[in-house]
Amino acid sequence: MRIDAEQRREKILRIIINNYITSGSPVSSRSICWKYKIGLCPASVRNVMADLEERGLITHLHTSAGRVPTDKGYRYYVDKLVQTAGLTPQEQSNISREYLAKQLVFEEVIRKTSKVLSDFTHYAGVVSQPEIKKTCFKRIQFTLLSLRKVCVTLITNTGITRTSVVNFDFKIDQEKIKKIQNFMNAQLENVPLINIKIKLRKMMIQERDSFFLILKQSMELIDSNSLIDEEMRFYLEGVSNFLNLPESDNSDMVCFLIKLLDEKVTLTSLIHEVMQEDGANRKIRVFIGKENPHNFMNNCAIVLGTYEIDNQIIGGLGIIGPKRMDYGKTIATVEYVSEMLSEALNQFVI
Amino acid sequence: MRIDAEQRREKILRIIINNYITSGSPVSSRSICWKYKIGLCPASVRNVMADLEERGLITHLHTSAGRVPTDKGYRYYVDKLVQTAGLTPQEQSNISREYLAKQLVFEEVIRKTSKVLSDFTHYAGVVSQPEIKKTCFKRIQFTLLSLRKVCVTLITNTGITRTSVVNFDFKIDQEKIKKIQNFMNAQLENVPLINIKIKLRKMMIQERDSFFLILKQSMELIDSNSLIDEEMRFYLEGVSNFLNLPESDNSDMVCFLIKLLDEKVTLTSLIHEVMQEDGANRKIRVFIGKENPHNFMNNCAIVLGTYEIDNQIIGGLGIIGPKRMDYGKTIATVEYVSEMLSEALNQFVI
DNA sequence: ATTAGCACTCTTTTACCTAGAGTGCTAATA
DNA sequence: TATTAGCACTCTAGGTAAAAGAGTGCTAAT
Repeated sequence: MRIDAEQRREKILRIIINNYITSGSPVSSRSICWKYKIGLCPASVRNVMADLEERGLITHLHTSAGRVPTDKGYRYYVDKLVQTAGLTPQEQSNISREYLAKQLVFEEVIRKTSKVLSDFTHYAGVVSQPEIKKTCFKRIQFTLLSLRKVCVTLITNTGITRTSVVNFDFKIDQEKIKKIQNFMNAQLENVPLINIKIKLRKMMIQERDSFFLILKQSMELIDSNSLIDEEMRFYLEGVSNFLNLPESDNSDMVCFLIKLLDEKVTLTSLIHEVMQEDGANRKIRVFIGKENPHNFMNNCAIVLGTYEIDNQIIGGLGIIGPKRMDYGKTIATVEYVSEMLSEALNQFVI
Repeated sequence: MRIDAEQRREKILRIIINNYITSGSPVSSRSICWKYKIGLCPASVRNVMADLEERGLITHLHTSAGRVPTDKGYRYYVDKLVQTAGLTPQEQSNISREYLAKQLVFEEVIRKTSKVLSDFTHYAGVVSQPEIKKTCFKRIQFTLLSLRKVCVTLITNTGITRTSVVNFDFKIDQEKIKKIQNFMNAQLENVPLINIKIKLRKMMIQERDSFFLILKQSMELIDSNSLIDEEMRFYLEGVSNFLNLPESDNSDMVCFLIKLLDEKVTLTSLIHEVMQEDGANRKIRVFIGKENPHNFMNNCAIVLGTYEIDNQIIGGLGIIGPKRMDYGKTIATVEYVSEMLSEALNQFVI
């Protein structure tokens, strides 16, 4: 009997949430009895509903309104009830087709992924820039352009590159350039960029006599905000998907997303956390409403995963949508896209 | 007497528009007489208003509403009535301060400019990527990374660079790389990128025997979508400025801007047109409501200018705001920022 | 040429009513 | 004991009506 009651609760909770997810309007006891052939009358369903409400899984907006899932209800649903069917072969091939063409530029693959996520889920797709700090120094290339101008290209083991034209404070020549370039390449190959600062300091002290100045400025360059220390940015696409929804929370969502675009901090830190937690086993994480550690986006759900190059997690990706979303499909999509992206990026590994 | 009537019309039109710009609500004849000491009673003002309405400069929403400027009215205002006071020294220094620090990366300067525009006007700031096609080939640098992997860096006369890790279809060695690099640099220096395709074709035919294959792929590389043919993109910031406005057309604006973010085509082509028209004399252009050649943004005004490197116009910048904006200040700001940006970018010129 | 006065129009606000939806509770039922 | 039928209750949504307010347009007076 206990088990029966438990099963019945789960059954009805699933029906309520499934129903709400597709219809968007509160679910009444009667509609459940009409649409689904459960051997119960509305009054019995109401009893179960009252039960579920006491447990905090569903709620009322007012007395005469149907039931709506709470954040806790969604959580329960995502953890235990949702049927993670995975993607159909058709869907999989639709997605992987986007990654078949040979990509020439690293950033394009990342950017495209946000579009793919948004197109295939119809929510807003988001992909963080890869964290360059987690990669290793591979090669630096100085190209003399004029007396004081040098083009510097930094190449990492993952194929991420940074190029910049730099004005040096003093005159330089081809020979000097060559020397310092060879020296740095010899000394720094495979050093994680996160340690490069310390390593460069040491080099500077050791080589004080030979080419102190140029080393100093090279260090500043590599170490500067622009070449390594990039603030985490992300691509966000598909916000317009929300404009068409006839929902009420629509405008809230849009406001939130716009703020996100202007101040990228909040989402960035969330992605960071997912990346850190997500140790060996890459898993998709779902944040529903107020669940997330930061105090924003109470009206939406976020599905986040990570992507990796060379078995190293270097970025996050996912979607932002309404709480009432097709969790099963969405989670499967984010998971699959994260695999595709990781695979696509590995072609750049040196 | 004719002149007097004309002057009076202009005076009242200016008052109406100024008033509407600051208040956001329709302007009544009585409020004009109360707030401004014109020697006229409401009834007389109404006569003038009827006159202005007949000329299509202002309009009614309904019988008992005050007057509101039409697009034509705004146009008249911008062309003849607005007081282009320019920026105060204080404002100028506030803006130029943002450009004082030495910038290391080209793209950062561009991106920052959209932020500057949005911060100083409180509207949405937009800056197009520089058109790389309008620049000239300066140098290409191949760096051998492994048997088939090469890092290619393209450097233009403006300091814009493109870097990519490329997988070649065949084995290559340092010597080959060096050869082709020297060859290309010798042949292509100062060739406008827009002509590079043709030039490369010719080279390929001439050098068919020596290094046909590598030339072919290099050509594909340079000529490919990723390295040169970038679709015009733009940075858009400050959309959240519109969320705070208590206006009615607010939501329209936001919808429009979001669509803009997702499908960048429309604005891009508008910017292009401005860049083309804007021959020798760089001028700020204002598009009010339906004025712009494309059929969008009937509810906002766009103020667009251009920026240049080496006396060549290579990009556009401006703001998108409500039609009721402070045109004088905004135009002056866009003008000043466009100068600052052009100046800042010139430090990258080789 | 300007102004005062007034009728007219249209919007906005408020109040009120009704129909409908859905629940919670209680008593009856299997 | 678990389920159901029935009913009272609550709250929303939608519609109507009336009143208030804002502004104009017109006309007659200055």
